[in-house]
Amino acid sequence: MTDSNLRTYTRENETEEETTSQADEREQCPECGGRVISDAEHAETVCEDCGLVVEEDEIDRGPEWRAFDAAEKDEKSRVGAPTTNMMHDQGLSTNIGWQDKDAYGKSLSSRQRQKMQRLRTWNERFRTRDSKERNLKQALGEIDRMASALGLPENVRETASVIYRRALEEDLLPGRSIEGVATSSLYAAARQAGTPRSLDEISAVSRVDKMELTRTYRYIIRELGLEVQPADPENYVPRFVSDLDLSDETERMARDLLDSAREEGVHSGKSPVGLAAAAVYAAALLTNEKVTQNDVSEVASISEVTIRNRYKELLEASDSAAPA
DNA sequence: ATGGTTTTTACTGCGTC
DNA sequence: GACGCGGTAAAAACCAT
Repeated sequence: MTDSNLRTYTRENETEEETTSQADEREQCPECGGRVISDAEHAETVCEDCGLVVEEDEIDRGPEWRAFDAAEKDEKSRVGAPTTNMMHDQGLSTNIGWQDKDAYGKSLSSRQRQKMQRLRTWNERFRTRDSKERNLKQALGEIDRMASALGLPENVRETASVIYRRALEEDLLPGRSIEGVATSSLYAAARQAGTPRSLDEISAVSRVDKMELTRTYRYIIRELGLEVQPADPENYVPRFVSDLDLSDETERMARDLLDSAREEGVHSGKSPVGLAAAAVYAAALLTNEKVTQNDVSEVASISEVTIRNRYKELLEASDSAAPA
């Protein structure tokens, strides 16, 4: 059991950092007051004396798989910060702390402090050394800003970062703005993650206009060979529903509408956003909740006319599919 | 560039509160 | 009278060719 060492190591670290009250509860067996030990292999914490299982089904924070030799152990253990594509160096470069403390937490002498200050300066210069790195750094900041403005989750930012990184690798940047490519990456990532934002929404928070965005987006998709299937209208539904404070019932209804519409072949060629907006409106009508076409058109940034046209088709389709 | 399709803009009439 | 809604025609935008 070579990896049991690792487990106890991480465990000890954790308990040290935990607040005292929690640690105390774990240390003693509630039955006999004896010492408890954690048995990581069975994901249990048991009392050494009476054998009572204090806690079970714990999360194993140890290495992912069994390791058969030292090299594998290095590879598979979960020690170290996770790498992330959201930082331009994937979080792998050296960071020099800002608190002038040594490894034991003692303050540094003023000579040492000056030295560390110089090191910090240089380290920072090296980290963002060449143009590509600086480029990336700016783009990722931009992606992050837009993603939070649009309320997109972290995994989308990750994907966007990966896409941008690839675009950079393939020398797709020259002749295109960093902004444009960053925005396109985010747009593509959002769609791939099934949480699409419309071009309108994206360009609202981006510094590039819609035309440039669509141009670069197409280019990126083509050059990178990214598979982005047409957005599914259903993906827009939850957001519209919550923006309009409608019920779950309505949301379910809207999905049903879209499903039967798909079977009738109404979808093809129509804008997914329009379809989604219409479905939400129609569903609200059917569940007797009050929303105006105008309300829906605003949150969906689609014209009322389109909603009207679509929702008629939607209702027709659902009638012929499942006559109620 | 062009033609076909979809979306938008703008306007009008109808019914209701 | 304001508002929500439905319809229409013409303009604009979009897409594949």
